[in-house]
Amino acid sequence: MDKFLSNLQVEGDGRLVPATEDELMEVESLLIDDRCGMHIDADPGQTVGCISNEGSSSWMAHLESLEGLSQPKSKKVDPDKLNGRLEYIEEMLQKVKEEERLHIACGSPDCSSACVIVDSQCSDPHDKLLHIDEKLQSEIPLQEPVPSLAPSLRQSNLNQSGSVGELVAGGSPLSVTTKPDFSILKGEICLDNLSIKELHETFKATFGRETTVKDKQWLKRRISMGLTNSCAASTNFLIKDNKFAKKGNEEGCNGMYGSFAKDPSIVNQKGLPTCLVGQLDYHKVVPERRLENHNIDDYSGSDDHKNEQGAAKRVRKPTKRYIEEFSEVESKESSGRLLNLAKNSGHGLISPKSHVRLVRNVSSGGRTVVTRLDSLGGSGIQVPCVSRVRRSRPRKNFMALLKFNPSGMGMAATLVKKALDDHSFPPNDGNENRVLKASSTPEHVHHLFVGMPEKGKQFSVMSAVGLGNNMEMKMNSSGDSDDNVVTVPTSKGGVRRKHHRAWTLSEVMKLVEGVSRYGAGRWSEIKRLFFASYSYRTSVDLKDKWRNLLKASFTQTPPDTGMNSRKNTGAMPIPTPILLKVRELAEMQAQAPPNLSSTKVAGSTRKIVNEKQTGFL
DNA sequence: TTTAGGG
DNA sequence: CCCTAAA
Repeated sequence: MDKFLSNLQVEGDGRLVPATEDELMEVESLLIDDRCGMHIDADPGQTVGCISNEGSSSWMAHLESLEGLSQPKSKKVDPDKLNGRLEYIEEMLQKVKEEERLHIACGSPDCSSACVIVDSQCSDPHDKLLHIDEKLQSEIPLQEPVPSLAPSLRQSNLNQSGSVGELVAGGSPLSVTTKPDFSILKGEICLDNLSIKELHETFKATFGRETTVKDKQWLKRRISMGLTNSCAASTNFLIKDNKFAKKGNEEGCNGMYGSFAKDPSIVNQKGLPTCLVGQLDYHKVVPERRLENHNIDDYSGSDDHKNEQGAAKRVRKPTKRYIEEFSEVESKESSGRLLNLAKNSGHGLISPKSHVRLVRNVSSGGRTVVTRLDSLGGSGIQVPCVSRVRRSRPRKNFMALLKFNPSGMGMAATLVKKALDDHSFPPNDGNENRVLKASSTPEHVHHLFVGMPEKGKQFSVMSAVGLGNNMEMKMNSSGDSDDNVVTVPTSKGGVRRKHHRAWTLSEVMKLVEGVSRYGAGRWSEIKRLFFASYSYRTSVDLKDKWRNLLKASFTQTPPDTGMNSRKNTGAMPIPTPILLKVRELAEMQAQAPPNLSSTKVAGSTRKIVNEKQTGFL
């Protein structure tokens, strides 16, 4: 699914074109920033994206603005254009579906389940979309909840009216916490079909208090939000806009968000569609007190009826609320409960301590949730985003890689290697990483060690490194042959590689391992066996790198030359353990500079090594 | 072609 | 990384 976005980009004319990842980022921010638009869930496993609105005006307005037709007072939109969009959306869905199929076909763990929910409010002939979604869902296999850190886009949909559908990300079910009384919410409940009275009951069941609000829309929305907020994140309820359906465990969604907001009918005092408010200078609109009050009221959940009544009629600042909910759930989700809602400052009606920080990072369970202060239309709204660990394509098969190594030692090294990959190393382009929840993996490492006594010493270093880390292992795709080595013609007629590919720790460790096994000098062998998939690493490169490693290991490590602890060059700092290992190997193979220790042993060691290592150096 | 070593 | 001598 994530591939979908990462590979496609929407051209102005609606075509889908390949996009680079950087472009993807931009697109994502754009989408996120767009108040009328969608939030894109960049977190693979568990988060939730949400978009929604109950009507069409915002979306339409969005379209209009996109097409340069923005007319604040008008809610009309050219049906043709809308249809065009719809077609496009359908096309996207098809693509997504295909992607999904592909993922499934190749057994990629990447296809985490995702559900897409379409705004059901408008019973339109375009049920196709919905069907696609359902099909899509049903095609998603029940997979192990292997959370990937890959950016993952849950898709979004539009119904005919143009309202943006909701996004729901699937993930592993969470423990159920307290939730409201759902006794009256058996099975599937479509809020749309409920009368005001029923809605009131539902409201009561949801919030534990009564309301006198007569506005159906408002009630539905409130209930949606309430349910979403309090329990959906930990239950198996699927929320289709105003419709709650119980879902199977496997498909349990971590969290869902009811429509948060832009009621089409709601217009602010200036008569502008809500959406457009955001597109204009927001500051000019916000100061109006009632607007702000409303937001607070709406969020507090304990406002009085008068306010409630009025609230439905006033403008809402959607994103903020949504963001807060998002953050809240996000927090609960990962570490129980922490942090209060960071309310937007600017209206003194919230408790002072609640808006101390506008930007915060919540790190929990190895996952980092970052919220950034985003200038959505200048409103200073907090937008959740997820730190990206991986920006490239997903990896392929993990086991394949492991099998690749001739010995257990190799495996261990490989594992550790991957663990280290995450740290302070540039993402290797050709070496896509897929993160694997590794809490369980260390055992494997140990395991591997059992069978290889002699080499144990060498690799204990590496294992230590690996175990020390939070063990987020990554795997190398078995074939990264896809890297087109970009070369640039040099003035002298030759060609030279354009980009120096930074050595990944992963690669370094491969190299080290290779040298340890075959001895320094047999670069082509090492190349063939350890870097088969790295088309851009030549044997000469390996040699050069090794040379550098040697230098590094012997200069910096033992005596700690003047500027010891890493001159924080953006360059990758080679972890000491690896350096130690390099040095060890070097000494063993008599590559050590004569001046430094080991000179005495050099001769004999070398001989031994040579004999042991197929006898040639 | 592959290694080794200098640039 | 590149270039090249030497094997």
